[in-house]
Amino acid sequence: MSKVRVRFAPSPTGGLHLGGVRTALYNYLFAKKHGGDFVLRVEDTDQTRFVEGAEDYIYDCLDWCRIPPDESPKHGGPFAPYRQSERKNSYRQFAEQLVRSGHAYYAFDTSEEIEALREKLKAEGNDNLQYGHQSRMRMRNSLTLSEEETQKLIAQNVPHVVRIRIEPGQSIHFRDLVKGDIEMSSDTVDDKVLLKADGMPTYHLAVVVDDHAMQITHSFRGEEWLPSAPVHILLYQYFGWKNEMPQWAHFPLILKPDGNGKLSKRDGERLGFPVFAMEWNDPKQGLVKGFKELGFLPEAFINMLAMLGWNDGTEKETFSLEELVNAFEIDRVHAHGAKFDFEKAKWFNHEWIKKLSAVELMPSLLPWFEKDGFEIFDMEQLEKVISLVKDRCTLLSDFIHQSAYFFRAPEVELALVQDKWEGKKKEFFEQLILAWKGSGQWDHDFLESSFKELANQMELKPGAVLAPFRVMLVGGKFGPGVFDIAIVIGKEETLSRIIKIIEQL
RNA sequence: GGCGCGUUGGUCAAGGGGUUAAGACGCCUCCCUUUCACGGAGGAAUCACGGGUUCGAAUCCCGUACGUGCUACCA
Repeated sequence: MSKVRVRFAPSPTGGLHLGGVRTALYNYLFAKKHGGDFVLRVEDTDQTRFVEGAEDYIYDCLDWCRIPPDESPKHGGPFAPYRQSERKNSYRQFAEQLVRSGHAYYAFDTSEEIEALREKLKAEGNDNLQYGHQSRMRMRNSLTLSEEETQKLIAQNVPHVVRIRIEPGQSIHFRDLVKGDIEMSSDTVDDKVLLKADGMPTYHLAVVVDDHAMQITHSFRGEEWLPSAPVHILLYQYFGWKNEMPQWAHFPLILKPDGNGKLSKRDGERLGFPVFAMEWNDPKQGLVKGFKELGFLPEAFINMLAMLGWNDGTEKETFSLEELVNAFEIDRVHAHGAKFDFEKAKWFNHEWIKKLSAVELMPSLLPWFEKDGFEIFDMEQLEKVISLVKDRCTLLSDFIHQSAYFFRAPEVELALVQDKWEGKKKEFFEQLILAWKGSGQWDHDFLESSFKELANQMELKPGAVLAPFRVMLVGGKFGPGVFDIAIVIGKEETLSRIIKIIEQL
């Protein structure tokens, strides 16, 4: 195993949510840091929950986040196919290999029979209600049935599964790159189903067989998998692949902001923030907006996600993808979960908007302007607008409100101008129009000095006329310096906006 | 219930025997700005609890509590 190969295996059953993207990101960072491959395998065994279009959606999300896989069903690679359903054939053979070596067995129990077993065990006062070493000899399987009977049932196509046979009394020890040394007893590990009645493998069989086949060197996933790690480790042993077992890492969970539990897809709607990277058409919830649609930059989204469970030990908080690849160390990934904080997420976006130049922001911004029907004919002007306004935008959507008045005259609420209005002020603006109209200059110094001089001449405080001037141009009390705005929208437009208002007063 | 993992301000966190226990988000105050932001200065707020070990514990050990995950022919 000369090269690092990590694989990310989302189940295409529901949108790619925060936890999923973060797992992908950490896998990607680790792979790239070590010059390895980032493999995407699609786990589509659960037919009933498979959602149409989900697989493409995952590619789109990863693309938007700039973490595209090197190998995948879409991009191919040396160990294709990467879609679990297309690998179906090999799983049965591996399961049967285990049966022959005595590490697995056929089980013919129906779900009702298993349910009855649990009831019985419970009634007997057992703590352990699992189908395992304590109970398997009471069930209908190839351990209790004779060889003949077993073969007969199989020949008759009686539905059956293959279960792993785990012997009690063993200590399973392994080193987790995030959690450290972990030791578990095989006593509490149940005889998990490896091959389902429909012939498809469960996750347990599939990860082990596929990871081995694909020469995966590092197996990273969410913490929810930690309790089943012993099954996977035992499987590597039973297959005789112990020396090729990947290194494990289990990432902490992303928790709900208001406590109680891991962040779920429903929390987004309930708490008013996105949980998906991109818009997702959920069969149950309908169309759910993602971070992208809410106005997040991919740079900020990735940055925020990376910091939710890892930091480099310095005070640095804003990282580009490239910087993340360089700085990422898996042993600095936290062992405990983090509550998601939408305010902090927005802060990251704000930081990235400030950090990126107007030109860099342009591609992400253009669709927003187009959507709102801005007529942008002058890219140079647009660039000026963006630089003037970007520091006051937290989300991309804020740019609409913050820059609309550059492209079309605002709707001015007269009351805002009329506040402390007097005839002298009207006179001021009339004179201002004349002065500016007759001048050939239109730069910041000229505008500011002529404006202030005139105010002083008329014994008005500049501030007293600056405020209404702003409202005339902007439509509200916000935005960059008024003279900067006037320069960008131009002389003609500036004068016309003033005239339009003072005529109404 | 059983088993696993975890626990530093409201949140994200640095820190791994001696620190005035960093920093960030959010909140508050002030400065800058005749707007709103940006920026700058400052403030309130923390080592879950109980026992050990030690001259000394946020740091090591043990318990407890709490949180969280798993306990499916889901992943």
